[in-house]
Amino acid sequence: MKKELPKTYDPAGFEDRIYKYWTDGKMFHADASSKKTPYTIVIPPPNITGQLHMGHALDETLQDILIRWKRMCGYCALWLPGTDHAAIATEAKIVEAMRKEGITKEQIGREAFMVRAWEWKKQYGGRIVEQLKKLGSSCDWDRERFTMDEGCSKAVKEAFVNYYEKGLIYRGERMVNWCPHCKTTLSDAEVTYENQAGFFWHLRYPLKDGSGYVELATTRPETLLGDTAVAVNPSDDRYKHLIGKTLILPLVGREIPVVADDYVDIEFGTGVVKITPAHDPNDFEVGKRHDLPVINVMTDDAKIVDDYPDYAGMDRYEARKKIVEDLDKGGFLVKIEEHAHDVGTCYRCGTTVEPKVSTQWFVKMKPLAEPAIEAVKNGETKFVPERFEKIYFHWLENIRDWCISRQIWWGHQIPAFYCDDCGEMVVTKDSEAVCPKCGKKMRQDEDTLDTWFSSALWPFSTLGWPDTEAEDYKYFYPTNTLVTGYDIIPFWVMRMMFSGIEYTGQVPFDTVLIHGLVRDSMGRKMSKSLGNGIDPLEVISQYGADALRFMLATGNAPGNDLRYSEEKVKASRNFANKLWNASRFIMMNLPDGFECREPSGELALEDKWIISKFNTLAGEINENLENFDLGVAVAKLYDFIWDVYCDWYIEVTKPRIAAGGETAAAAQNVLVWVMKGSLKLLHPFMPFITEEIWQTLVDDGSAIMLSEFPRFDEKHCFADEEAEFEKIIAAIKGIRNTRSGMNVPPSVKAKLYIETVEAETFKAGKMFFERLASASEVEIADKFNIPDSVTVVTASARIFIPLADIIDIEKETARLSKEKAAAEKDIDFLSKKLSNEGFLAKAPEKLIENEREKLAKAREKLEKIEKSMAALRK
RNA sequence: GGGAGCUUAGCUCAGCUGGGAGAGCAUCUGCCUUACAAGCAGAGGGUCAUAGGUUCGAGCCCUAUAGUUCCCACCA
Repeated sequence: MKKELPKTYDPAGFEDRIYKYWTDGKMFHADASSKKTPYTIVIPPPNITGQLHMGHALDETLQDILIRWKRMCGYCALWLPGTDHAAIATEAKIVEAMRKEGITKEQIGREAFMVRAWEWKKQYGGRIVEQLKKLGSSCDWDRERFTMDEGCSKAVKEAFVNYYEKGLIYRGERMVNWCPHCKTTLSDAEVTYENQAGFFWHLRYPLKDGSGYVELATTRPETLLGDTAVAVNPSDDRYKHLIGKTLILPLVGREIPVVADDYVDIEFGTGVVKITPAHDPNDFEVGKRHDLPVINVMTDDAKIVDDYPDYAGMDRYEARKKIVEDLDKGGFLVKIEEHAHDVGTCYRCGTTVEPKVSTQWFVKMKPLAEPAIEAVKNGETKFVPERFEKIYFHWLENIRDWCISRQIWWGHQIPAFYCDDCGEMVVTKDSEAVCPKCGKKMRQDEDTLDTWFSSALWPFSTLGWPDTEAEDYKYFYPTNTLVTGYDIIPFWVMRMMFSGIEYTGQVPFDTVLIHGLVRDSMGRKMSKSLGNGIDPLEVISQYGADALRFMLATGNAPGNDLRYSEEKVKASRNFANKLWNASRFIMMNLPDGFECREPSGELALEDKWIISKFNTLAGEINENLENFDLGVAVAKLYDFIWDVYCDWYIEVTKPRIAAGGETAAAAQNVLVWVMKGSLKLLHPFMPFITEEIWQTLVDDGSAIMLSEFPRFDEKHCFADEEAEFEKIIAAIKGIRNTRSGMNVPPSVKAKLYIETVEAETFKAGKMFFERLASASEVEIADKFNIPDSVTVVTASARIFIPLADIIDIEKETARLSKEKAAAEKDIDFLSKKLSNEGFLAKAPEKLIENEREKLAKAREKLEKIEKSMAALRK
């Protein structure tokens, strides 16, 4: 029975089946006891709450391409999957779900909340994992991890305690970013600044001695309640006399001093700044310098505190309105100007961040940043493309201490314990602690850690660290390639770098491959609020995962954003379809019991041509992948499979297959051999279709995903034959071109007289002219004289086509003139180049030789054209 | 205020260490040539943003300019 593929390419019909075939066969599993060289990628763990979006699809596709390629190259390839607990994002979702039930987390308490959260994780956490599988991701699912699983939690404690003991983690009262909606602190990286239209309220604060007013401007009048000074620049002559005087704070009546501080910009605004140490990072610093009181006027959800009865309980914006009104009534408002300025917002919920003074845990960054900078400077880790190193350096060079405590419950609880009696604090890996001073049971810090604290350890915590003797850790660490978007560099890449260096003494990966964002067809960022997001799963169900993957890998250079468009997916699907049908064609002609052998012995010219082309391709694909030029590799595969293999080689084998016998068998062997190689080269990009075809075509129980990736092989180089066959292609193209120009349909056959000195070459290609150039008969000689014919001129031949009935002398003359002009232009260009002394002196020898050959060919061609024109005139 | 990217065919984008400008889609012209109309064979279409510079030679390297996008930054 002949093996057959279904007539139409229907990815939905086999992708799931193929994926099951791989996982049933444990083919993604990496064996740590292997003698092979390891190649490791850890997945950027998607949020447990998340749904697969195009950004993931791109990220996973790139990783899967690399992992599959390396696996086929003989490495022990581990792609370690997992998910992130996404502290704030997840907690927000759970709280929201509870709100719909009418309960708050405070009502049920911490323990009950955590039970709910884990249940929630169990219910939704698997969703994104299943979605990753739809893409074809060849992750080692036996090693799937979660940032809050036992091993990762152990690593977190170990890291925290270690940092603490080294003095790299400390607890202190600082100005932090506070999200009033999420009710937690945020790190600097988690604050996004956006330009908002706002106002400049010009106010005047009266002097206590009644001698007048000081005018100042503010964008946040509501913080006036917490003002504890007004500052001017010490060298500002306008205000020198005010320094040291006392003002009466409007509405509040508090007496506040005028202080001098260089922070004040003389040029900006009125040159006078109100100082609110509790609600502005700069004011906090000024406050410290002048020993000013810090008066907090807002609650955790940004409402005015009870100390100000007129505004107590009001939201900050409500209070702003009321305060401005009251200021106006009291005659303190001078004017209102429009003023756009940057406002910090929470990157999770978009709420305007409130600067707030609070006691938190911090990681001291300077000592950690230095070796991390050094490791990239000296090339231990490199970024692809290189320019992203600048972002990395910029962050690390300007970094401030990292606030790691969060006022939420879902996460790693900080391993610090307090004694309520004596105030003693202990930091320990133990889950309980007893006060070393008074022997009482201690209370654990309520806060949890920034979600990125655990992700920072991901490349080694997932491999067994802190157990440095763990088999996986010893074998797979450090990992090789980290693939992520440029937006994640400050959050994650940077933190993995300094954590890795600090704890393992090694950089966690040697290469960071950066990709861009997937945008919509109009170039906008895909977002929920715009509703322009495309669901990858829908695309997969309509066009197949292979088409989506191929589209994401095509026409994109590392680090660049990429626009999604359905047309591109369709083009990719069409390519898959092309491959499908080409495979069908090969198989339908295969004799029973066919076995593909390595091509050797007597090979036809065209066989050597395709083998040689394929060989070159294999070399280039490896090179491109080595350099992370996935987009270039994928384009070459597309061109080779479609334009070279399908459009030429398959067509050229048809007459041989029709002829049957030995020539057919030889052709079929090469057809299959090159197809098998092409499928392998394509497999990392389009895993499903290549495996499906392989299973049908090869059918020996092997999996293409475990086959050996083709590489360049000297014995498959046939440069001369390649060049010779290209001459036949050029002739066929010339004939087609000419016929098409005269609107001769393929059904009109004509005899061909090929005038050439390379008779052997053209004889070898004789039957192709019949098949591919509508020839009824072909004659080859070194000289012909065929009147009333059209002539096609190539560098190696002059072909007469007697098309007496349809020849239009005028048209043909025009066509030849055009060709003549083109040839003359070539000659002109080349001879100028070759008479340029500078060129001859400095250009590489090989290039000059090349140009000389080109010139000679162009001259031959011109001569032939002129002959043809002369013949036509008769 | 710093920094980075981008500007190439009508559209979306490639173009590796500098050697006569490419693809897909769209357009136009022929074709059901028994793997594929999700296809085949052709065609048209570009002063590679602008101005200088380096070089025998520049889409690619350097400088400036313009437009555009993004990142960072405490100007109240």
